Amino acid sequence: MKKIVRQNLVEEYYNHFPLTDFFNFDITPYASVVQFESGEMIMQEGTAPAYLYYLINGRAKLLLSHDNGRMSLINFLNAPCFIGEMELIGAQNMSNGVTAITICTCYAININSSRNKILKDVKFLSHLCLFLGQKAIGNTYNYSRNQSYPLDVRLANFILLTAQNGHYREKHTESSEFLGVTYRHLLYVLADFVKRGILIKTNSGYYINDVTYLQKLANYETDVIKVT
Amino acid sequence: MKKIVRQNLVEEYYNHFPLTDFFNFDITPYASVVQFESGEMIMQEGTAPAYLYYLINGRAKLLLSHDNGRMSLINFLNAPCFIGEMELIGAQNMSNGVTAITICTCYAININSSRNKILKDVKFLSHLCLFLGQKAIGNTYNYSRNQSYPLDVRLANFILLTAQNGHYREKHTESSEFLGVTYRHLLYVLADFVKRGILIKTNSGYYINDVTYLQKLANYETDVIKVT
DNA sequence: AAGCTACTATGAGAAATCTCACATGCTTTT
DNA sequence: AAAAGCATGTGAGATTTCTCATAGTAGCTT
Repeated sequence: MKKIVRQNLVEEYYNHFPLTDFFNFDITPYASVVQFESGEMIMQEGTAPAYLYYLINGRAKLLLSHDNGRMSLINFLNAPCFIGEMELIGAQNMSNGVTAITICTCYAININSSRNKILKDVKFLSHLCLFLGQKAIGNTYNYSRNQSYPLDVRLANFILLTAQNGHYREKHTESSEFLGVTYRHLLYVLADFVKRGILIKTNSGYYINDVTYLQKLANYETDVIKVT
Repeated sequence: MKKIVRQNLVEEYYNHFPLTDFFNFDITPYASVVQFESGEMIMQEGTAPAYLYYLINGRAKLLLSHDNGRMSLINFLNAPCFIGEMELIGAQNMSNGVTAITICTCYAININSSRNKILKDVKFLSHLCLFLGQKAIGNTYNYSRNQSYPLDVRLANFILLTAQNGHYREKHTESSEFLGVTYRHLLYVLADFVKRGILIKTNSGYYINDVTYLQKLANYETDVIKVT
C-alpha cells in the first residue's frame, strides 16, 4: 500500500470522486488516498481491517479461504465500490481476503478513529444502504444470468475480467472452482478457444487473440450465438 | 391484505418481534400488523409501494416480469426480512413483484407519512445496512454453492422451498426457468424422483413421499451422496 | 368449428460436463 | 535422494443436460 501525498494529485481525486459528499462531517482528517499494486493484498482474511476503503479506480477480487487452507475466488470488485464495509457494520465477523487485480486506487478511511462518527452519520449510512442495495441487485442479476449459460460464455466473461494487458494467467484449479466446472472440462474449453483462434497459448498462460469475439461471447445474445 | 386489529394479538407480535427497536422514534403510529393469504400479491411490480413491510412470519417469492409479459421467479424471501426496502432507499426505481407463498404476517409501515423520518433515522439505517449486508452474504453463499450442484440437488431444495403441506405444484415452465435447466430435463429428474419413491405424482402436482431423503439431497454433503 | 397459444408429456440423438485413470514437472518435506 | 503434494495435461467412458420433433390437452379468439 502506497500512500499518495502529492497534494495536487490528492486534490484531483477528491474533485473527481467527492468522498466528502458521503458524510455530514468532515471526513478528510480520517481519509487518505492510497494505491495498491496489481496482485497486492488489500485486506487480509480473518483480520479486523484498520481501514474502510472506497475503490475509485481498479479491479480487485474477493477471496475466501477454506479449512484446508485453499483459497477460492468468490467475486470481483469493480470501482466504484466499498471494501471492508461488511466488517465495519458487523455483517461479518471475519473479514474476507481482497487482492488487487489491476492497480487499485482507494480512499482509505481510518476506522479506529472515526468508527463512531461514521456509524452515526445519516448521510453515510444512506449511501451505504444504496450501495449495498444496488450491489445486491447487480449480484442477483448476474447470478441468475450466469446460471443459464454454458461454460464458454462464462469463461469468456471470466477471462475478460481477470486478464491483464491481454494476458490471461489464472490457475486452472482456481478458475474451474470459481466457474463451477471440472478442471478437465475447463481445459477442454480453453483448448477449444485456442483451436478457434480466440486465445493463443503462451508458456505463462494464454494471450487473448480475438478480444472482440470474446466480448461477443460474454455478452451472449441468442442472435449472436445462432450466427456462430 | 388483512389488517390485524385484535389488540392483544398485535401486542403479542410486537413483543416477539420488537419493531420498535429498529427506530429511534416511535414507529407505532405508522405501523400496523397485516396478513397475506397464501398466493396473495404483497407488492405489485412496477408500482411505487405504499408500505415498507417487515416479514415476521411466512415465506414469499420475488418475481420479475419480462417485456413479453412473462414472470420469472428471482428469489425467495424468508422471515425475518424487509420487503420493499430497495424501493424505499431508491436502489430500484421499479418495484419487483412479491407474492406470498405461505400465509405471511408482516408489519406494514406507511411510507408516505413516515419516509422522511425513516430515511433520517440512524438506528433504522444501521439495521437496514446490516440486513442488506447479511442478505448479500447469504445470497453469495447460496449462489456459489448452488452453481456447483447438479439439478437433483437444486431441485430438492426448490421443492422444499415451494411446497405447501407436502404438496409441490409449481408450473414446470417456471421452475425450469428458475433452475436454469430445460423443461425437458426437469421432467426427467422429476420422473426420476417419482421412480425413486421420493415424490408421488398426483393429478394436481407431486406429493412429497420422502421428505427426509429430499432434505438429505438438498443439504448435499459429499458423504451423503457417496452412500446413495 | 377452426385456429392459436401455453403448458404438459415423451422419445431419440447430440452436446456438455463429469469421473476416473494416468503421466509429467515442480516444490516442499523427509 | 526419495517421497509427497500439487498444478498441469490428456484419454476414454459415463452421466447430465440440451435440442429437436412430435402429441395431447385446456383455454381463448375468431
